Amino acid sequence: MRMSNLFGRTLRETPADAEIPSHTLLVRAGMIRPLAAGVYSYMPLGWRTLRRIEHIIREEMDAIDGQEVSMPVMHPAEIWKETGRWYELGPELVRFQDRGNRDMVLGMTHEEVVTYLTRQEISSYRQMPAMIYQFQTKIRDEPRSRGGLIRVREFIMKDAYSLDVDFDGLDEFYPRIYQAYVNVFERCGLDPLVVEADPGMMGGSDSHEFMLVNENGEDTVVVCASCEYKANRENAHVAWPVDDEEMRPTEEVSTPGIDTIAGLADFLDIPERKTSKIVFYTADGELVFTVIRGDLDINETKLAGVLGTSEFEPASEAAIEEVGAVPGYASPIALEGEAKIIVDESIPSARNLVAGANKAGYHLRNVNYGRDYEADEVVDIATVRDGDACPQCGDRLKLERAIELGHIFKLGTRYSEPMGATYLDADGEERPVVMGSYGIGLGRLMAAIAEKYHDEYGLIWPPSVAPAGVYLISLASGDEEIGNTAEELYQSLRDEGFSVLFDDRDERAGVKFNDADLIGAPVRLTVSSRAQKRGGIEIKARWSDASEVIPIEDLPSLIREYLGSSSRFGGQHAE
RNA sequence: CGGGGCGUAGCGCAGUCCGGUUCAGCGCGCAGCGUUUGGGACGCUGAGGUCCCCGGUUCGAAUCCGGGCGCCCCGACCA
Repeated sequence: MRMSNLFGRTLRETPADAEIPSHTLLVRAGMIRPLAAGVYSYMPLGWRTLRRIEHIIREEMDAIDGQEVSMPVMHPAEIWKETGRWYELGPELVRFQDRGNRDMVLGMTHEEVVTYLTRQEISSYRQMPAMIYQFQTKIRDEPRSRGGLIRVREFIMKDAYSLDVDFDGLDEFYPRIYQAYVNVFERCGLDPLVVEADPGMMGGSDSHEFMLVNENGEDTVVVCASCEYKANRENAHVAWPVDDEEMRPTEEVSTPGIDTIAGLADFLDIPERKTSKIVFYTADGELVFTVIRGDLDINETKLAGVLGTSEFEPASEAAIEEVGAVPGYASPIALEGEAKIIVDESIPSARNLVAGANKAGYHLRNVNYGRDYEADEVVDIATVRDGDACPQCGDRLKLERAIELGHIFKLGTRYSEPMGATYLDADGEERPVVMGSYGIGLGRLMAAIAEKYHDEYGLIWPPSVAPAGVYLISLASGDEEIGNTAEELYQSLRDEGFSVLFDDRDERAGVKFNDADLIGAPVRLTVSSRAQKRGGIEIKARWSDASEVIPIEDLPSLIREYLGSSSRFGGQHAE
């Protein structure tokens, strides 16, 4: 590809709306262009890298007997109604009606389509196990896109689906896809942590996320400072300290006008963790009381798991008062109406907390769970904080931002049962297909690589995914012989099988060197009279400051050596 | 959905507070000519604008007021 002819250009200045390195550099290098919030075009160079990432993934999927397919982006709503997600999902699922007023959706994932196909194609245990996968555009109207390609509303995902006769089959396949994911990321130069994750809207049992620790990540992982414990913040646990105080008698205390935890702790001169608070929700028309230590926050993702629905909202004051509770002074003790009481695990092990008295202007001292009130459920619904105690070893937990590169799920029969995707086993018995679902976001993966491999001048692509292996600069400046040498070299390098970006533009040297650095191809070659006088062509690796001049016939082998330096693009904290 | 910021030429910005002869400006980029040629050259000439949109106030609006839209950031949320 010739730079003189490249569609799109490099930018000298950083775009005003980009802040993180992957975003600014991918835009400046002319690899991507924004179209709308969280919607991007891939320019020729960006698309090349994306295609190379795709190729790596394809190889790894094929290596575990994946069969590539392509499923539609536009789906009839019926199949989404069959699984119930048409009703469960909010506006992130894009819906519309076609000209015949039929409900349609734009696929945010393809479980429904896969299950539909399975229902049609799979009828016997002899047809399984099987795994299909595709590279397909997903549409998700996210509440907030962010960080360039890190979180977008339209993106290409590799999604794979496994079909097994039973859970044993799924358990057997799962480690294989897990290893394939490790291979993919390693080949891209990344070393994500693998954490247990919340299956969320996907349903199912086991689920793992591949998380690349990075300050610009869209997600948060919890990592123990000393042991192996690590988890997504959405389902990380904490070991709460066990309080050994004696239970003291409950006493009412006047707290006029004090209706916040901070105010209460201040007024009574106690730490916030010696208080408890109530957060009210309405879920499916039912009032839910959640009780948690005053210094902690409810994690609504965990709560959604407990409630079995993500459709809940803070309760209205009227609903709260209906059960005899007083907002600001609410207490789980002595409620009059119907309300489900869910207590966080931080509560039972704490002693003598201050809680509301269900009476305006009053609180109760020395409230103890078990003695003074009981819950319908005691569960973990707290948001983990930096410094909380590790549930495995008790040491400190650290919160780290991370980029979710991939997510794998054991779906089980979450989709096959409601959609009736069944087969006959060897005994003639009808059984639901056992499924798994496995995703990698390609653009996000590209952004993650850019986040990890760049410097102040530009991108530094690992050879495995670089938009070109070689950036060939011609510094002819009117010297016809130099120009011809460069042209010939361009041709011969391509004949050798290298992908070459040939900077044949009529630009000054500085412009070309800077663009070479920006775009970040692994090898830079310079044809110039200066190099020629020293006997050849200058060669330099993008990641090094050193360059050397070597005879033209020695180039191929040295380029191959540079392009083979994949060990340079591994990780320091490998799994 | 809460909080904050921004919207003026392809890109980056000034002008907005205090309305009017610095009000259509600057830098980069772009086109032509000449000089230059190993780390983002220089000179001359030139093209390029619904000042985000709609409405209002005013003799007069990029500038003030009202409404809307779009984009970015933090949080909530999120396979």
